[in-house]
Amino acid sequence: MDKPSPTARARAAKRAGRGAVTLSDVAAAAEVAPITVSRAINRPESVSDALRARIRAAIDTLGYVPNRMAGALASAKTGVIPVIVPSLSNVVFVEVIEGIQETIETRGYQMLLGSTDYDLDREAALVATLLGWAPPGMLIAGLRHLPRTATLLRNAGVPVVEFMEHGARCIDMNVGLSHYRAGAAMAEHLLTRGYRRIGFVGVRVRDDYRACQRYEGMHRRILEVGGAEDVLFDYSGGVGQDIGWRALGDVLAMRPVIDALFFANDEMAVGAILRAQRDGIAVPGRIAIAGFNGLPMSALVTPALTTIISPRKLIGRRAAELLLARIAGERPGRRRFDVGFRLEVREST
Amino acid sequence: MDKPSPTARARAAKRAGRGAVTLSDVAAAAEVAPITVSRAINRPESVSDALRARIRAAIDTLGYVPNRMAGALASAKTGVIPVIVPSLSNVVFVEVIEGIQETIETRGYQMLLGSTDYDLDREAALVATLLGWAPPGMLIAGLRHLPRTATLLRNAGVPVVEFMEHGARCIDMNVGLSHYRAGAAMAEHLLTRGYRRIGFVGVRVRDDYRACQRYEGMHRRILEVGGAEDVLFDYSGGVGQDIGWRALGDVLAMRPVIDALFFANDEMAVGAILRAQRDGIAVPGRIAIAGFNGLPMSALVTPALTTIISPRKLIGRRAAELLLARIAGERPGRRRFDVGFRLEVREST
DNA sequence: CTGAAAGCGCTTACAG
DNA sequence: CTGAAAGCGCTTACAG
Repeated sequence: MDKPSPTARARAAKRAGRGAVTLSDVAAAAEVAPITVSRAINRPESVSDALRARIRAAIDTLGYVPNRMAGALASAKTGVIPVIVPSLSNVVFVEVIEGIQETIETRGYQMLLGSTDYDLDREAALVATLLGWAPPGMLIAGLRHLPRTATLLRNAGVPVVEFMEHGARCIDMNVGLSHYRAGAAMAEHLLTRGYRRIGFVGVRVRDDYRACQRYEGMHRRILEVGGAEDVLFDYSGGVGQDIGWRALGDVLAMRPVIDALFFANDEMAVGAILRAQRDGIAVPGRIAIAGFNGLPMSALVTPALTTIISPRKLIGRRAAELLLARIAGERPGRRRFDVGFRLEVREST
Repeated sequence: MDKPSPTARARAAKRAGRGAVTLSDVAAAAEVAPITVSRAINRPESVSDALRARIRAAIDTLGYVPNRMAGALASAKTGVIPVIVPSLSNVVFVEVIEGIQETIETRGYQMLLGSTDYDLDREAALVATLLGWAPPGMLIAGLRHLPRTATLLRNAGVPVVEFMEHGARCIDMNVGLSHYRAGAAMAEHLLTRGYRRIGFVGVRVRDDYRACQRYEGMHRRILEVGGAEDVLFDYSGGVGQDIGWRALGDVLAMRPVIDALFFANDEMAVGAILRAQRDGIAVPGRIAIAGFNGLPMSALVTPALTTIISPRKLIGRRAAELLLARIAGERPGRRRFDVGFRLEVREST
């Protein structure tokens, strides 16, 4: 079956230059017209049993692999959906991506993944490039893009889902949660618990729009309530746990008055807890620690981490479903979905 | 610049059906032949300044995005390199992918990502599909594939790099480390430290070939040295820290004689350490714990985790470089690279 | 430096 | 159920 004849192998060996086995080769071998081979592959029921068998045999013997590029060009159907995220190092995006992958794959689509590294210029370039594959739709993280990116996307004339955060204005469709409200909810919780000097710790918060919104939500809530204040600690380098580890040390040494820290994500928060364990600092006695995302790890550290759980897989799945529906020509009633979040109060606050 | 005329917009709006702005549209607008537009885009220096400017203007006005499919079909050059990994949930693969991404991107290639979920049948299907994009080369994790997968890959006639583990036999090229030797190194260390009943904890070890090799390396070394024994704990569900957390409890309850645990990865090992903290179990006093991979987190837990550091980014970069060199027609002297590993002895053993 | 012709490997309509 | 013709949007030679 998988053993092409020497000749076929020689042919196949030249693939990607010219000389790969083509539809016509199969047609010649099976003594039918090329279009019949095409049908036998794409709509087998439209071909007689006899021919279908002969064609299948020829395909196997020659080791024929259809050229999707040619197919896509001729039919104007790509089967590849671009997904653009700011980063792959962040588990959160990976989980969303998995949700997307699961969903589109069962419908026969392939994912073309691009990462912008939180750089809006790179994002614009990526969008332009990926649009060049004439995709049936596009999935892109976030609601904030350069004007030229938005223009490209709008003019592409294909459905677009912006996922991750929920907001009032989107290019086409939107699935996510309100990071502003999530920040406010955490502020509410910390204030209720009696904390009054609250630090927000992030990395490159200026670039990380969603973290920025969480900070603003928190900030606003603290102002509203009064009698408390916040500080923003914006680190410029490093990742995850290391930042949290460093941040706890910095804060205790330089801003000892601070009594609670809300980290931009669970990884940092866990880093801070690990540091506290190592140095024998009481959490939440001396200082409270909270995170964001609800990673499994957050429940396992001691003290268990108070955090906000975001439904990441759900975001991915729903974004993909919405897009596929529109690709299929449906007109979903709603184009914006708030998937919500859940404040999970544990031991660290 | 980014503001196409109403007409152009209407045209563009139909993209992905028929009716997108094409090379010919641009050519007509600029009053040149299509081929000149093609040159102005691909080899700008081969076109006079005057024409180049006119063409640029037309491109901007119309909002032209070249159809890469057509380009690829005509030139037999794809610019998309498929990368196949068993999982995206595992940070380790993500880091390798980042190394690949960084490398191929600067050379103008795009990554087409596929995940097999450790299923060899899915892998075969994925390889077939991705080969349909007539890629210039292929990157695939692991050395173990179904015969039909290997045949497809061999017959594709394009360079292939199998990355992750290093082994004697590969389809074409190989970059990775010897997991067998890594397992042996950890066994050596544990034995030297005086541990005699050693457990190896993994998830679906049968499917995770590399974890399996680490176990075998450990097992062999233990047999060679004598006077010690090992047990394999193979969990079937769950992920990362949760498994580690559960495993520690299970082992202490059911196999109290065990004095050291070597986990298939750092996440599980950290989960076990977190459990030990929570339950007040002395590590390494009561039981030693070791991991694999060298994730940042492993250095931050208390006690700090003994682990084996694998150079993941390096694997990605080198695999990509090797592939690109071959795509460029070079004949690298070596086709197999052992990137090695480093045993990092810390507090937990 | 610029262009007319042919073709990449498929599929869409249109016939029979 | 099967096929001959035309075309998808580009690029590769080959001319001038």
